[in-house]
Amino acid sequence: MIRQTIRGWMEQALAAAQQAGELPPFPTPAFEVEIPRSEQFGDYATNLAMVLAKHARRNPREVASILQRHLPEETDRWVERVEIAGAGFINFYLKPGWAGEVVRHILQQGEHYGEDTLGTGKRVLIEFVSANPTGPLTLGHGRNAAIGDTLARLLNALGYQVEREFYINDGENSTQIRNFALSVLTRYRQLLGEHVEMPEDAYHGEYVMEIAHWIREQHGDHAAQGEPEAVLKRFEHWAKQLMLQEQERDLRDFGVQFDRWFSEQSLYNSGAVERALQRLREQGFAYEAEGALWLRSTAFGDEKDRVLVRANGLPTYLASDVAYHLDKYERGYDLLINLWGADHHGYVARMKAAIAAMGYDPDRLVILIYQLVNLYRGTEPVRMSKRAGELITLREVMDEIGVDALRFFYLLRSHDSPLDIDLDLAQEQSEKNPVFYVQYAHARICSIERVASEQGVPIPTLDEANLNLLTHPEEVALIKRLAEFPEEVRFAGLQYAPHRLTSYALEVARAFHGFYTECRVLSDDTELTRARLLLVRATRIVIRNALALMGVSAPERMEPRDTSA
RNA sequence: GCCCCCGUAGCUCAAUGGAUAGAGCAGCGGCCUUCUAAGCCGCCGGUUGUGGGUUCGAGUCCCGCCGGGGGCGCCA
Repeated sequence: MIRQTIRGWMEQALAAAQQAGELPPFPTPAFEVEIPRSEQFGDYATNLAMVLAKHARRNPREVASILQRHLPEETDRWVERVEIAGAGFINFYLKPGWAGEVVRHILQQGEHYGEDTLGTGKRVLIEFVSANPTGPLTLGHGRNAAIGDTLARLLNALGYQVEREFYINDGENSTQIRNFALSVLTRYRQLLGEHVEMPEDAYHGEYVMEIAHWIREQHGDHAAQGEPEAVLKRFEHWAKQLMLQEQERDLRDFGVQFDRWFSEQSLYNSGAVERALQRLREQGFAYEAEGALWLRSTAFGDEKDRVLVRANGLPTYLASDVAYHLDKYERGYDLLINLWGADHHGYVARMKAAIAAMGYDPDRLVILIYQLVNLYRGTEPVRMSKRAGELITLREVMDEIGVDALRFFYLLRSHDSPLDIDLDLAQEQSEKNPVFYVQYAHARICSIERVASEQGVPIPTLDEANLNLLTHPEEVALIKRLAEFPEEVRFAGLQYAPHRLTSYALEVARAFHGFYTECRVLSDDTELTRARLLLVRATRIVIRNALALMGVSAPERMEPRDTSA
């Protein structure tokens, strides 16, 4: 909020300097307003003069002094002094009252503090998870869900109209689906005592057997009788439905709700796939060779052309995915976001090529690739047995460490960095566990407010407190952090970097714990107590809002561990 | 071989082309008659893999090399 104000002043100063003919006219370049690393450089600083120096072909410090002369008069209300330092930084030293203004602003904004309107009127579609209905959601899908959902919450906070969509890979003719159905059918027959071998590339997971059991309970012992292809279709339908329901339940329990579940098969049923292929043919980017239909993706930088329809007449996954994306583009979003696992990154070039081939702008689609997740207990890796087809499921980990801890851990690292989750650490109740560290800060604040209430000390209104009393270094440090929140939300959203939220929340918690140790809130000094109660309330709002963006709860109470035992 | 991601403190990772590269963990040393010690403070720790280049300024951008991971299917 202060950043924005200073940004505004700088833009005014530049315009004024240009008006006066002291700087050549050109549009305002991208520049930064930041909290300097060291306090000796003031409370805020901007690099505008250095950025301008390039365009104006002038010495940065000279440009800085021109800008300084043209700062608007309003500056005096907030700023103690302005200095030009280093290579051309303009440093602002704020008057003591600014800190109180920040607290006031946060309290007035409440749960809206951190929001922005920059995305107002723009529609975003974020497609994520999009798992095959051939098994339970895995640990990796959980990372996808956590990143995607948090990104959706972030963009929503920035004013975008966001839709969450899950693409169900339920194509009836897909090789995976058929393998899966055949695996279930085989297990079912084995249950009935038949000596049948599992097929090549079968799904070996324990859950396949469970589905077979379920089918036997629901549909009896004669479900596999009849014309073979019809039987397979029947099993496919049951198994798919079951898996889909389980995935939906897992996601709901994980705190993720989709606006739309989009079926791949529906694209075949409606003729959308055929239309998309037709469009590619018309544009001249689909051709027949070796009995198959190919996408000329090399025309758009892909390494090789890709098969759309196999020689056996069955379309590939790419064919329906092209139709799906055509549908998305026709729905007219301003921005499309896809979240894919690292194992799909090779697919990006052909997807974008297909979009370009159909005449749409591939840059409107942002594909985020996230890296693998590894699980540990302490330093011991938790191995998954690939041979047995058992992957670690989202459900298992969610049940073991809880939704809050898991979501927070998923967001701890940048999406393009591999992630290690330590199950022991995630459950540890200490400052080493980042999620507890943050939640504990919130609970501590609530505890202070409870004690205040018990002592008959009310939370004052803004008019009843003198916020200018908040001058202790720990108070100022905390308030600076709180003031950064809107900027953090904007950055995390626009850079598709939800992990920034965890870093930020940890910084606020650290600043609060530091304040807590040095500054007593409830004291004999009534005036100071009132001001600090408001500061603490503002901190609570920021922590709560930050956690809410991550889908993590902000508990009001975390009981102290019983140390007598 | 080609493509993508990564390489920063002993370990796990931050860092929007800006000032003296920051946290946590591990290690060492301190702090509870007071609102939750589930906390705080201090010390130790770096040639940002490497060689060039662009720039007033590079962990960040470009090129080469080395190392790790992933991908390279008429699977999804």
